[in-house]
Amino acid sequence: MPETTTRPKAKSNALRAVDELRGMILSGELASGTDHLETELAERLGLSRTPVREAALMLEAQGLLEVRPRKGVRILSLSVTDMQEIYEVLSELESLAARRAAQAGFSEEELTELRRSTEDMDDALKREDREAWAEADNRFHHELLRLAGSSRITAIVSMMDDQIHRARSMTLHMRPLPLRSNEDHHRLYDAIRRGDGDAAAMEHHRHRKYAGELLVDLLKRIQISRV
Amino acid sequence: MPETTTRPKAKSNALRAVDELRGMILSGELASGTDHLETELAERLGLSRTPVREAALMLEAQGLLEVRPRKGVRILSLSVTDMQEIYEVLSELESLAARRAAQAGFSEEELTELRRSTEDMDDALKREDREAWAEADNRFHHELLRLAGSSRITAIVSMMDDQIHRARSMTLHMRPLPLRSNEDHHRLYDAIRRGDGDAAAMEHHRHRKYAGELLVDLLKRIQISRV
DNA sequence: CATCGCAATAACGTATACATTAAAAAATTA
DNA sequence: TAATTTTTTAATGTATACGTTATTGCGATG
Repeated sequence: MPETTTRPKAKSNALRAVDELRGMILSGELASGTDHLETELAERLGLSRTPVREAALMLEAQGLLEVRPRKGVRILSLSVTDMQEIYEVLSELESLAARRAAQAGFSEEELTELRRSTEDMDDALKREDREAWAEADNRFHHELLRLAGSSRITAIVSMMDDQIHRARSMTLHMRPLPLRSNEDHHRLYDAIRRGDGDAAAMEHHRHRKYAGELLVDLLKRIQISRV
Repeated sequence: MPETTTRPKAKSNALRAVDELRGMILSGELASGTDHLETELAERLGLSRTPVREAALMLEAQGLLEVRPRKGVRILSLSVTDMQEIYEVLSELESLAARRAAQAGFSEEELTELRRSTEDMDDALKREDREAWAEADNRFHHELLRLAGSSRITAIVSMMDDQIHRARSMTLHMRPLPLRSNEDHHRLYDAIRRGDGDAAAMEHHRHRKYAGELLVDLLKRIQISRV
């Protein structure tokens, strides 16, 4: 059952507007910090204000934009401090997810997708194909969440992933090749396979902490205070 | 500057509807599991469907209800598993908050409110006044979040607090007197005062873990599978 | 008697109209 | 000229109207 990233009922225009606007924000087509009147967005999407307004409310709840009474919706930009906050939360919740996945005691077979994505990351690394690496990395983290089986963790992490999406893709080509990251994933996979929750949580926590510090340093260095 | 629990701009009817509906859900006036047509709620609040619809969307994002296309909004009920998930996340994020508060190195004076609320809890405990105890306990946890200074943590924790509000108030009089809880708060306060982040995080984690297990046990025992 | 199909109902999703009101522009005055 | 008041503008928040469509009940048919 294929599914975008949201809900099965891809029906109403309001939900379509959510997807479209979300895509425009993540791609940078709607730049962070910019303001957009409801009327403008409605025209752009070929809809009336009503569904656009509803979409804006949902995206506001997801932290991608802010509805400001006479100024239109403002696409939110994140300061370095915001990034740090987000990475802190991500570290905690994803390592909780790792612990849960480990404690669930999955068989090797059930961990196939997790293993495959680590292998794909290795391959991509050899070819120095950063896009492919990022894609496999995403798959790994998504699969980890799925295995953890906590809808709360999944929801919160997805939200925050969206928020830092732009910062990550902006810096993808500036970062050193993620050698260490791949090692991390291997160790994490091992911990989960042998059912060691503490180790899994610790590995992942370190992993995210390091990645977060790297990203924050990079953002500071390249003088992009807000993305 | 008094403020309810949400935003300063207590202006629009849609936001007022959010507050009203939220109150009705938390108080049980809108029972969990029940369905309510948009028209019904609009009439009840003396508004048109538009602001009520918007309010419903916001509350859906907060996880208090679910908008179901022809069945009206359904007030969500939480299973025991849901509770466990929520307490897990709460444990992680609040102990992160405790760590941050400790590491921020606040002076005794800045910790006044935190200390006062622990004292109030002690007083209430002596009088066996559970309502007063719960109120002071709330103050303590709110203050902890404020001191942590992370808008993300605050937002997520508040959301989840709302979700389990009913379960907590239902069981308030069934739980043993929270002797241990008060000790926990004292130890947590001490850890924060001396700036020991690790200890603060650990204390709080244990505190929430224990409270969560107690609540879940109680809910199981009294056969209330969904609240 | 059961099942299927169809019509009636009503709830929703969306468009649109309108009153309100903040913000911007213009005009007046010191 | 600068400051202040008035006027104008326009974006919002809300109500309402309407078309669409899921659902329900009834009747027809086997």
